[in-house]
Amino acid sequence: LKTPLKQTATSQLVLTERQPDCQPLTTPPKLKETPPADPWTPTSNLKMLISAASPEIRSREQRRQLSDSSNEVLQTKHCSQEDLLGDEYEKSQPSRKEKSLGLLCHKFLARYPDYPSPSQKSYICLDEVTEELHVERRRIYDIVNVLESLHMVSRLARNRYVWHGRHNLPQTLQALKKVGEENKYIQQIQMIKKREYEHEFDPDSERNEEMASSFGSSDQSEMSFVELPGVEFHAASVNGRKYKSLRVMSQKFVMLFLVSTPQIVSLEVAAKILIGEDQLEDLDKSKFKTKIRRLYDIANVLSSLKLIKKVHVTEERGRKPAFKWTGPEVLPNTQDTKLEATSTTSSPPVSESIPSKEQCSKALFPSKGKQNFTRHSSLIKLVKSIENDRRKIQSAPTSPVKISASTYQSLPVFPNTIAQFPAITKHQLEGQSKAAEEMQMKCALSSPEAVPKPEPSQQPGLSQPLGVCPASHSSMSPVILPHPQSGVSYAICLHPSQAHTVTTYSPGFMLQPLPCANLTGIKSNNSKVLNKITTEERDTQKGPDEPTKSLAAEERPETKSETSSQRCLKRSQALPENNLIKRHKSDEESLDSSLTFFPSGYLIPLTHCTHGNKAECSNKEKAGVCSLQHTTYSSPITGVVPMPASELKTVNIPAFHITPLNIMVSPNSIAAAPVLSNSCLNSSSTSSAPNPSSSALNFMLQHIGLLPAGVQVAANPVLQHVPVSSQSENISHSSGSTNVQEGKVIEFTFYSSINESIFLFSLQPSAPKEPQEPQTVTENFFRTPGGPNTEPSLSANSDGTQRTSQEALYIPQRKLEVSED
DNA sequence: ACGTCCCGCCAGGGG
DNA sequence: CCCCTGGCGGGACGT
Repeated sequence: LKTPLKQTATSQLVLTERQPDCQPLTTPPKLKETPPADPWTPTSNLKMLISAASPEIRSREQRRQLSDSSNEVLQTKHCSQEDLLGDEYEKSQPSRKEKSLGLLCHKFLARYPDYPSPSQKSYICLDEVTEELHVERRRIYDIVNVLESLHMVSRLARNRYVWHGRHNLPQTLQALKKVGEENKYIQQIQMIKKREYEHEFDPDSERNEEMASSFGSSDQSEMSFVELPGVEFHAASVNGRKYKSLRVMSQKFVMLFLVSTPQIVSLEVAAKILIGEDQLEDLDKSKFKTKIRRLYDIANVLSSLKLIKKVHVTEERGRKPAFKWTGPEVLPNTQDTKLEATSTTSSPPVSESIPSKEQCSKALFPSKGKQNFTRHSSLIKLVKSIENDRRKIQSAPTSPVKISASTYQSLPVFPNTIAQFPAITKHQLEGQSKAAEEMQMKCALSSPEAVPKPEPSQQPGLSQPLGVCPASHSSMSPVILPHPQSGVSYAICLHPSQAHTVTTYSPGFMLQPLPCANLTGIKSNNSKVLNKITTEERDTQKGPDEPTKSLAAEERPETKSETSSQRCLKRSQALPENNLIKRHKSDEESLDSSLTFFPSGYLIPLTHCTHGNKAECSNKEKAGVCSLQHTTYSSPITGVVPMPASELKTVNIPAFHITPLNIMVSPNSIAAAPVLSNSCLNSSSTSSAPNPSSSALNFMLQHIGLLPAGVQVAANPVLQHVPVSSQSENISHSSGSTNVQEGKVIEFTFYSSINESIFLFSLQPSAPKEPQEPQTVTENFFRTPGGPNTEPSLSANSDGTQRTSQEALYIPQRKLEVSED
């Protein structure tokens, strides 16, 4: 033992003198005394050591120490307490948690401003930090390393770092996302998932890993640290060697989030990917374990940064730890921000290797800038208002903003907002609307009363393919609400305004709802079959947590004026069938018709087909298509690719043609059909069962009144044999589940005997409530049709051709829940 | 029993 | 050569 000596020395002295029988070292059990955030005393180490002793000794020690040490009131207090209740004492001792890296990180971060004034750089002296925080140096390295990976700090020299705060975060994330895309993490994730399933099926086949591993190895980006222009890695020396593991790992970890559509990454998957990348998958158990351990470290600090949070993914196999991205939305921005990736290996700079979506976008929209906004009037307003703010901010006398490298044009003040706005254009145009969606949500937040009401005006957007319903499709997010009593989980799609976090989910089974149908209370009552879903969990709110703070304030009310979803609505409203809703209503016992509701979402399992991924876009000539096809909404985890917004406006499906109804179904889902049946057969339980999608869809349509009761549609040709006659065959029941609180939310559910899932639909009152963190989220899991032939080869495709191939064909198979901790 | 992850040994390498 | 860095994994703690 060397390093620790200097600190330990004194304590050891004290310790020994009082406690000869002290044992060597194991993880020192808790120590005494509540650790006030800051008031660490020089004796803290001593305390630690003491704590190693038995409780009695410890307490005795405590008392003694108390008497002679003029330490602090806290201790005194402590002791007195302890005199009374020995147990209580135990509790007050810092538990393991209180020494967690996460907490430490918090302390660390508390020392520096999130957005330090660019003028005055704050430096970090490890020695100081170490001392003040009373931690081993080693721990600080962990923190600093991941901060470094995010360019929140950069190393100057030994023992010395500069604090950048979150200024660079947007750029960093952007860069990471880009690299992540280039690394084809999506595919890798899918691959891993798939392998998992295959294992389930025949556990014997251990060796067919090579496939994946080979593909993994083909990945040329090994150990590269993504840098930003302004924040080069100093100490080239350090940079040059292997001492980057944690940093790189951290970056990659983040990349996984940014690239995934449900921005959830399980540790397991992350670890596998991180391992698989360098080593060709030597399924080394210990290595895996170690990786996981590291990931926990990283995750802890990322959590402290509020970039991610822990959740649990529950699937049939059990509960797996995972993390969910809670950081800022990342925009595939094109800003001329060039990133460079320095690599330790022989890999070339990643940045220029692949002309990605960026180029595609550029090609598509050569005139980057506001013009892009012209497509969406609401966006224009938004932009203007933002720009306004921006100007104000910049011209503010107090903020002579001047960023060193000048590489970053983004405003230091409200990076989030600003960062988002360029995104909107592209995102939207690319069929991604997350940003916009988020905006919407924020708006809703800032002014809850102002409810986006459907208003029948004419739709300019109709003529414009991309502008029509940008956000709507993604606005439906499935959430699973575990039902305490029944043990069943319910899937629910929430309106974005209801659940911010879920909005990023792009359900594999998606159906374009009528976003803002103005319904009057709808309720069904066969509640016997279905348990009523209580959404009590909603109240486990995160409260004033994240989004509210700076965001709401900056948002402009105008934005909400015309949401794309409303437009969609208009279309749908124009349809005669629409009043079927009312008919339906009469069928069911009406309830509380005074309230105005709009469907918050539907959840319908539709099969989807993954089409070309970003990676496939690598070819320049495909640029245009590429951006349209961008699969931002694809779920790497599930392998599902919801349709891009560009496809939303029309429904042109052979077997399922309901265009006028504004039901949006990805054309791709049809392509999936053939294979679908295949996988159906392969799959265990659902083998001969008809595809739930169509029946579910039918049900839904009818239920909602989009489809005449008698009519049935088949979601896909292959499944047409599905008993159309009575939906009850597959969809056993629907029921109205009452809504709990304040009767403001009406939910109804239906049960699909096919996949044994219960879907819950809810109609939310117009006035959006405070967005709630969903407890759980469902997501379909898809399995590829087994067989080596159908095995999607993720590696190939060098030609950059669009591959709307089998790899996309999955079958909804299982449920996955993500739950908060 | 398992998920988390603290703790600190010790190898590398910079100064 | 000292000591900063940081990979790494045992095993403690929490549930």
